[in-house]
Amino acid sequence: MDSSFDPHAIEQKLYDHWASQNYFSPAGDGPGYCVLIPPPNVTGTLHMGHAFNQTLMDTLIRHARMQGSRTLWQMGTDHAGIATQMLVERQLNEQGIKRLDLGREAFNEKVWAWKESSGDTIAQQIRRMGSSLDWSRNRFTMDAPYAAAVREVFERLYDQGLIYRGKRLVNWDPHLRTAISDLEVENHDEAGFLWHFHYPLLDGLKTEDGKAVLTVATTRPETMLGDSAVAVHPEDPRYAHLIGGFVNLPLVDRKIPIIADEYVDREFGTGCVKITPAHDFNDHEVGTRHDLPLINIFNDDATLNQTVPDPYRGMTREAARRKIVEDLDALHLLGEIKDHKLMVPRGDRSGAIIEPLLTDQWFVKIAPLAKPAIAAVENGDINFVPKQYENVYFSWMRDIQDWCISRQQWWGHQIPAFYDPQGNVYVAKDEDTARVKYNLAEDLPLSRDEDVLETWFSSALWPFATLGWPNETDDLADFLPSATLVTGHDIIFFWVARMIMMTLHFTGKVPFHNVYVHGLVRDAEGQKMSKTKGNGLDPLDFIDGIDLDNLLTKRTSNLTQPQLAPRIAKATKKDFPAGIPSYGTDALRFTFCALASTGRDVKFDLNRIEGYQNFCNKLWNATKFVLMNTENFDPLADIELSVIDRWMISKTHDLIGQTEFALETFRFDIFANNIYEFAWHEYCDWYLELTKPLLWDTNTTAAQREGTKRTLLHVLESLLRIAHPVIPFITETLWHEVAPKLGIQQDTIMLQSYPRTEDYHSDVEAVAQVEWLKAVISGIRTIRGEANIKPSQEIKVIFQGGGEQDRQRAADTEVMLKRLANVQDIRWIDPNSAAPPNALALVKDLKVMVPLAGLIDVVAEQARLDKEIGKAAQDLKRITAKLNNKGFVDKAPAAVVGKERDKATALRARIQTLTEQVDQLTTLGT
RNA sequence: GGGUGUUUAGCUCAGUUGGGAGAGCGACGGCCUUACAAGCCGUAGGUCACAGGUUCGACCCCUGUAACACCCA
Repeated sequence: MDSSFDPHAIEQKLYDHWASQNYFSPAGDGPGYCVLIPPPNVTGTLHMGHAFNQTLMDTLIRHARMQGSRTLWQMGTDHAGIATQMLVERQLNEQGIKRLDLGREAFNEKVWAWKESSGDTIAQQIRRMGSSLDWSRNRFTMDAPYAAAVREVFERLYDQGLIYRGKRLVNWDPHLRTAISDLEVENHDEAGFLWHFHYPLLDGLKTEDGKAVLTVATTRPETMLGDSAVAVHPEDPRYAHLIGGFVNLPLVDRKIPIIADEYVDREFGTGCVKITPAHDFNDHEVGTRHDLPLINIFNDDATLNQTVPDPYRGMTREAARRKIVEDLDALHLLGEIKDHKLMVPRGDRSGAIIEPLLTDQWFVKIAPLAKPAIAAVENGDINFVPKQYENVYFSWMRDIQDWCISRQQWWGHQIPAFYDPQGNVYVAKDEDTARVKYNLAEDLPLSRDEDVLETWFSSALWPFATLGWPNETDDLADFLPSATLVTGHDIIFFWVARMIMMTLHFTGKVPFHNVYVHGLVRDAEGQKMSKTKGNGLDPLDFIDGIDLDNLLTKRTSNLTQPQLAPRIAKATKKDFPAGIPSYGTDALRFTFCALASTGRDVKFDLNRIEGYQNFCNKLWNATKFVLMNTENFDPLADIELSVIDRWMISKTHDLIGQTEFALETFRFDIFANNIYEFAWHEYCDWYLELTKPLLWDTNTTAAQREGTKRTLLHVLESLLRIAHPVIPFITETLWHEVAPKLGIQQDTIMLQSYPRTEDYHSDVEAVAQVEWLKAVISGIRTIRGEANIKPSQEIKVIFQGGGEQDRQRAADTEVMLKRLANVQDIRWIDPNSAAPPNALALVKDLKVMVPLAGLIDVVAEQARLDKEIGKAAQDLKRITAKLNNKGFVDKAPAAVVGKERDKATALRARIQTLTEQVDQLTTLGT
């Protein structure tokens, strides 16, 4: 074996081997266990969130596989309609090719070509994470069978009356020129203005204070061209007399009514609101209530259309806003202008300001689908972890709006709807089927709907469309429902909720039983990682390492806001002055697990990953030690297990119980920490050290030595299997060194059984004995450390007091005690005889004494003891106060009171012994 | 405006029905002890955000306040 652990030497080779042997595909006849991958976008590249998510899923699936389940974790990617179309369109633009010139068919061919050449970047990166995905069943949401399932779903929903087409006010992205859903709109506060406009009153009306104009306040002046009313609150005394009257809309010269509606906030602005029903969702509702005309003033790119007066036609929203304000000013109809913070809706892809626009779109009637989806969570068929996400889910689902699913795009699933020249619509999987289904004449010209379905519509079908639906396949029977969905909270609405609705509706089954929601990965300062901020990190850079220059290049190129480059460079130099060292995949995975406590975001900390890289190295070196010391091990030899072997096996028993519980409850942090604690602080720090005297001391029997060798190998081999789900590469590598020694000859650890508690004997007595030994050794070590006695300096130890059990334990473990504390000689003295001047450690009522013998400074030792006495006295004081409290003694459970009494007794004894010791040292000093 | 979460050692975080405050890293002191200096041994360090309340007893339960983060409108 190499002298230290080098991840690069092993990782990729092992992965390729696993994949080539089809180890990732479902096998065996165990119960089905499935984890659904959130299919990454074909345009995507691996980021820290993916790496986190992948690590947790792979840990679950490897664990289940080793437990004997027939596991499926199916690879797949999402066609990501808008994102992909934008990307390819931009690339074509760079070559001087315009999408519209190409035409739909040719453009889509270009997208497919792009997908074939570079659409699997993220898939290649995912392999580096060690994810045991079944690549042989790779699915793409635009593949023919998947597309057929999408069309099938669309047709069935339409036939069931759950999909309809209609002219509605939708969120319109004027940059992309498509509708988008509510969820794709991001609302943020932005600085703006509140303009006051004076609309002249008609028919001689006057305001309360005698003015001939009514003043409205608006944040969007340009929409005034589409106003169809002015609204006031019905109970606002200032305007009561004007209700039912009219104003003249300036610039347009349109007579519009003054209406009363509860929607108006009397406190806001002037308490008078202009109503633009075709360009504002709230105004639209008001318009509906009052039967106001809808005046659409925008083209699909948000320039002004032919409806508006000539001077404004063709202007952008921004230009029109400036001109309208100027023109009103010129007419003396402009009031004050105030600074104002307002919510501005922007498209999450384009960043363009969203315009509510009246268009023909397809919708899913969502209430009937939401009802069973809510029930499935209410009745526990689906559990969210952490639980509070159920409330997030409920609150959204109970207030859900119909879902706009059509997109004015080319890349995606074209809607299977056909129109005849009269505009009648026929929905079917394809044109031929439509003709048959609707009994249409063969020569009736039909044209297909131009729009595509939004991407989430197709990904909502992922749980069953990937398993062969609508056919009733074995896979559907085996793998639906899946066990656990692992996901970030950002796609609960987009994806999780919609999968639940669709899967229930079409299969009658839930898509998954558990939804484990993990946090976001943030940078060391707790900032969200983003391309714009330039604080994003590539997981591969942790695996392979990257120097500062390359990291700077990576972070500052292709910025959406190039002016930020210097600031990003500065921050990068500060955070990673020497770039990022290479840590390897296992260390990265272990870090993600260790940081994954429930419902918390993960602040990614270089110190943590470094620590876990060291952990991997520790495992490596421990294995080296075991191999060196078991060279002649014969698996068939007679063996006798000594107390440390029985203790170690008992601890393994405990570890398995802990890890099983941790994974059952999705406590990946506990899972990782238990493994770390066991491997480093029990197996390495104590067990390996304790075996040295047994293996190297000539006084032990051959059977004892063989017993310890067997235990060294057996526990290490078990540990490797226990840890394999989280650190697959190093465990596989070491396992091939260790397992053959035990007579196990298999090709891979990943298909071995996961250790079970019942195969490891729990031995309370051995545990107690080793804990005693550890306490004695630690006591001596503390004295050595405090007194600065060099480790190489051998010392003598005297035991006094204690009971028969202490004598027995000391005798049984003497050789180990001597070696680990570097003790030359152990002597017992009678409880009544005087001990030579010494430094004292107490293990219960056993006195462990190190003779001063010129090694230890009396004053320093007294100071140390005084501190010990102080600590004990403080504890005793607190406990005594408790016991003197009548309320406590009367009301607390007897067991608790008894425990406190015992503690007080022990503390008093301890203080007395230590005090005597101090007195003795004082005598010595004088 | 409504909701959720967070606040524990210098830093990053655990703390499982209320009964002795923990880990890793960092700090300090000592060690090249034949697996590992990416290591070993030892030590120090906390008014559990703040204010009330319930209780014999509160990091934990209740109320309120503050700061930070996120979601929704």
